[in-house]
Parts: sequence; C-alpha cells; structure tokens
Amino acid sequence: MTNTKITIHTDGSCIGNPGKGAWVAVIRRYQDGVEVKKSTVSGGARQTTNNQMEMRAALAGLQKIKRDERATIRVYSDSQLLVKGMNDWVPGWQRKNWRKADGSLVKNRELWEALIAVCDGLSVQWEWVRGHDGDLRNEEVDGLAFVKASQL
Amino acid sequence: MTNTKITIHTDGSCIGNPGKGAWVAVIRRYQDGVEVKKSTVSGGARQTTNNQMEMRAALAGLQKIKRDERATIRVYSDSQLLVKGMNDWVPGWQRKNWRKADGSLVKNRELWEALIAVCDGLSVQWEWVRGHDGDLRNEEVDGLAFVKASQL
RNA sequence: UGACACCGGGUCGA
DNA sequence: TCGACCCGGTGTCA
Repeated sequence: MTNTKITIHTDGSCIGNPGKGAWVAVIRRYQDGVEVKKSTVSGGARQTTNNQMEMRAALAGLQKIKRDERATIRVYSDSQLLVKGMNDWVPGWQRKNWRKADGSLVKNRELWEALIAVCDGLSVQWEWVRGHDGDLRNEEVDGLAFVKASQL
Repeated sequence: MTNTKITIHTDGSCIGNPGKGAWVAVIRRYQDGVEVKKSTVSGGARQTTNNQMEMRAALAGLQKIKRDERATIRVYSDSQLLVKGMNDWVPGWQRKNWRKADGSLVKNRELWEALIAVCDGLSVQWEWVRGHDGDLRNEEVDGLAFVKASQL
C-alpha cells in the first residue's frame, strides 16, 4: 500500500497589469514521501491581468491531473484572491448569481467556473503561501513566470 | 542691474540603511554668470535612513538662504523621492491628509512639511540629476556625504 | 476600511 | 548577486 501525494505550485506574472503576462505551474508527485515525478506547464498572453494569470496557472496545473486520480492534490499559490476564492467565496457567489456585496459582477467568472469544474471528482486543497518569503517552490515558479512574461 | 542665481547641490548617504547617515549641501551664488560665493553645510545622525538624509540635505541648504532672497534657487538632488515629492506629489498628499493611494500614511511627513515651509516666500525649483552619471557637482556632494557618514 | 498579488521608477548600501 | 528605504500605478476580493 503506497501513499501518494500531489503538489502543484503556481504563479502568474504580468508586466504592465494589464499587459503581457505569463503563468507557470509545477506539478510534483510523491510516493511515500519521495518525489517520483516533476513536470512543468506554462503559458502566456499578450494582454491580460495578474489575477487572470494566477488563475490560469492553477487551472492548467489541475488540467494535467488524470480525471481518476485518487491522491490528494495540494495547490499552492500566493494569490489570496485565488485561494480564498476557491476556499471561501465561491459558494456565496454561486448562491448570489455571481454578484458581489455591492451588486456588481464577480470578474473572470469563466475562469472561476473552469476551476470549479476541473476540481470535480478530485480531492483538491488550496493553500496560500506568502510571496517572496523564502518558500523555494514559490520562488521557483515566480522566477519562471517573470522570465516567461519578459520574453513574450 | 545684476543677475543673481543660486544653486544648491544636495546628497545624503546612509551606511546600513537604516544606519548611520550624513547629508551635505553645497550652496553657490552666481552673479552675472560668475560664481561669487560657495558654502557648504553638513550634518549626520546615528540612526536614520537614506531618504531622511536626502531630505535633510535640501532642508538645511534652503535654511541657509535669507528669507528675503529674491533670486531663483535651484535645488539639485539625485533623489526622485525628494524631487518628484516636491514637484508633483505634495499637493495630492495634502489634499488626502498625507495618505498614499493604498491608504497608508506618507513617511517622514515632518520633513516634507518643513521643506514646504522653508520654501515659502522663496523661488525654489527642484531638479533631478541621475546619480553617478558624471555630474561633477553631484559627485562632489556624494563623496562628501559618504566620507562624513563613514566618520560618524 | 482592509488584505493579497502584479508591475514601474529612484536612491542608499552590503 | 543581495537587501532596505521611498514613491507611483492596476488587478481583485471581503
């Protein structure tokens, strides 16, 4: 009986905001505590926002997971918007037809709905990590995303 | 009829930041294009910041000007904080009760207010010069300030 | 009002 | 290469 865990470290970068942006997700698979696989996905857009890139990073990372994956998947992001959105706010938004307290519409609804959909059937936990605070996995994706955005 | 101009070259230095720091201002008076007087003021503090020293340099330089001086006074600094602060940002800060766009308070408010006060009644123009870029007057005060800070 | 993130500019240093 | 002191902005939410 092996114990499998999956981690996805994500980050987005956006030069200009709005401007040219990139996202990166690094997926790691651990078996009984040892890393047995690591893969990276990335992408970008000419005209986007920092928050869209943060969300796309997580979306793309989760899309790489097989649909019948049973292991727990931990997604790490420094975006409180993303983590609190998925952990705390989504139910309220769905209940109120994607309207915020002030009556205006939640932004990037398509991305939120795609994230909800891609989690279906998986065991996903969302974890916030403070940016630029010494977390090496976060620094890695942060650096990769910035370089990628610069090169667009 | 003589044409009088005054220039003040200022710089601050801070070893450690925060740490021990010094400031220097060199005041020159020109009559019909020829330098007729040059004076230097300086000072320091045991525990301060680079920006406080940049501001104190300008403050001390302007305090040496007689209150009824009619000539135009040009203050040269390599600190964009100081020059843009005085040229562009002060009106907005006063309007918003010394709060920045993000809601937090502007730092070193006492020094900003002292600078505003010392300019009252004088004709002061603030000029930014890029640091370490060959401007001899700037290099002079830069060197003096560093030596002075070292000796504190 | 608060929080997080994404950028830009300048200076001071180690 | 690294960090600290300072400012400007936008993207987003409670």
